[in-house]
Amino acid sequence: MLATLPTAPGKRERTKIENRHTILEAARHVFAELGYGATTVRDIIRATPLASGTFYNYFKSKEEIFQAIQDESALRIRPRLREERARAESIETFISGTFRTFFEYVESDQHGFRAIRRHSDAMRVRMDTPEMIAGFEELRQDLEAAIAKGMLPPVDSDYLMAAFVGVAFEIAERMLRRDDTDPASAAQFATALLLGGVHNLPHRKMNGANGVAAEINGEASAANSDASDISPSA
Amino acid sequence: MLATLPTAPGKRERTKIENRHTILEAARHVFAELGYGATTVRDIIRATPLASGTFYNYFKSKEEIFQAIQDESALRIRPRLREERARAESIETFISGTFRTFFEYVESDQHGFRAIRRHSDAMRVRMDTPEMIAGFEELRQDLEAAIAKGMLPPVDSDYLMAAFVGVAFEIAERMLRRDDTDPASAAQFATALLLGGVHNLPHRKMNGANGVAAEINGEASAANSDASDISPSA
DNA sequence: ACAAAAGTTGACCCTGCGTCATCGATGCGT
DNA sequence: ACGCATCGATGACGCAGGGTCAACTTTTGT
Repeated sequence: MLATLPTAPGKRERTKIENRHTILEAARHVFAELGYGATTVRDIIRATPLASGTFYNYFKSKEEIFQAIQDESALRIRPRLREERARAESIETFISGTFRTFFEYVESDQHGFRAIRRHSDAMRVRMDTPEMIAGFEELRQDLEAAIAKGMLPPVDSDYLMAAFVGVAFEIAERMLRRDDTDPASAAQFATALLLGGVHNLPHRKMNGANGVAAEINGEASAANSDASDISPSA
Repeated sequence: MLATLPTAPGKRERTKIENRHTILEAARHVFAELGYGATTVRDIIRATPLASGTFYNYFKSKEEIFQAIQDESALRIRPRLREERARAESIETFISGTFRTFFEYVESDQHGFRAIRRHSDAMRVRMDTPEMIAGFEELRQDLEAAIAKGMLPPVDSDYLMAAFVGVAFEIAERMLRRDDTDPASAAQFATALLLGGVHNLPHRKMNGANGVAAEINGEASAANSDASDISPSA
């Protein structure tokens, strides 16, 4: 049929996209409502005009659809973080850009972020999806690049990445609990902390500067035992 | 009967303690084996010579027994952390004592700690049990006390506590993944980071020094915008 | 020795999970 | 325009786990 536009993908494909979207949207609502732990696949299906079997044509399990949602978030924020860090010309802008971007995103995505931590007020679920893990790894690589550029002393980038992640997620949580969520001051706090700390870190034993393809399990580096005695600006 | 020793609590009470212990032990094993997400209450019961109904005489749900296990851990480590910090005469010993104690505990309790993060290699469950939350709060109070003593500048103790927690848990995770788990170097790293960072933090607007009974939702404090420009020992 | 109290047992019902035979709709060739 | 082949939606079904409870066993107190 010549009448169909070049971008007419056929009914089959269109409903497939639509169904997937419907299910994801329903899942987002249900997770936000009940929290991860309490929602059942059936709850999601019920929030949908579709049959139970259809759900399983799109996702294998509750875990998988949750992962898909998380992945979407990760994919939305990762390029922004990368760009921010690529632009950075000092370690300060590197750090502050990372945190500012992250906390602003968290604020804008409160719903998704809160859904994660609503079990019974005490349980927190964090899924390190492939996309999130890739984001962590990107951070590690960017840290290595900063080291190579001399912006950052040669420290344990794996632990430093872990510290970034831990501080970011934990402070984000507190930030959302406060009456007036303020990403700017959260970012300022986290930035000051890491920026100050980063110059105080023990240096690792020297080896190749290029860490891009390095294994994750690096050297723990116990060098410079005097490093922890430095009390800058005390 | 006079024959029973003064410490003989009666059969009933003894089997109750024993059953509770049996169930907890079974749960520990099963959680370690399957991870939190995959284990069912039935799995735990099966790992026990008891009947299903009995389980529910002791715990309401999988969540509750998990919480009980976590609480035990928290109760074991909290006094050590408190004591370590009470002894501290400088902010450095405050921080290093906290991290050393924590990472050493994590190493000794690897089983329990790993159980938490074994879903499908991607999911992590953290339950902030009452005892853990109390532990966090103790840290916050100890930070406030350090501020009051002048050991620490007047910073946002809520965010700082969050940073401690995030760094501790996240680095602990990485630490356990490494071939040679080394709590000392993990502690050294975390200590150096926070010690350096703490002096760089924005100061909060002045108010009462005694924060022990203060509400958690404090002021975010955006003071000292120049603070983040300090690059100590750069 | 006996009865009341406490606690254990496992069968039972219910709900959710994931599958699969069936069926309706779409795409395609003629 | 028609019919056939393919694709995917459907929901009933078997199965497993959750939590309960009436019946039963063991302990305790008298």
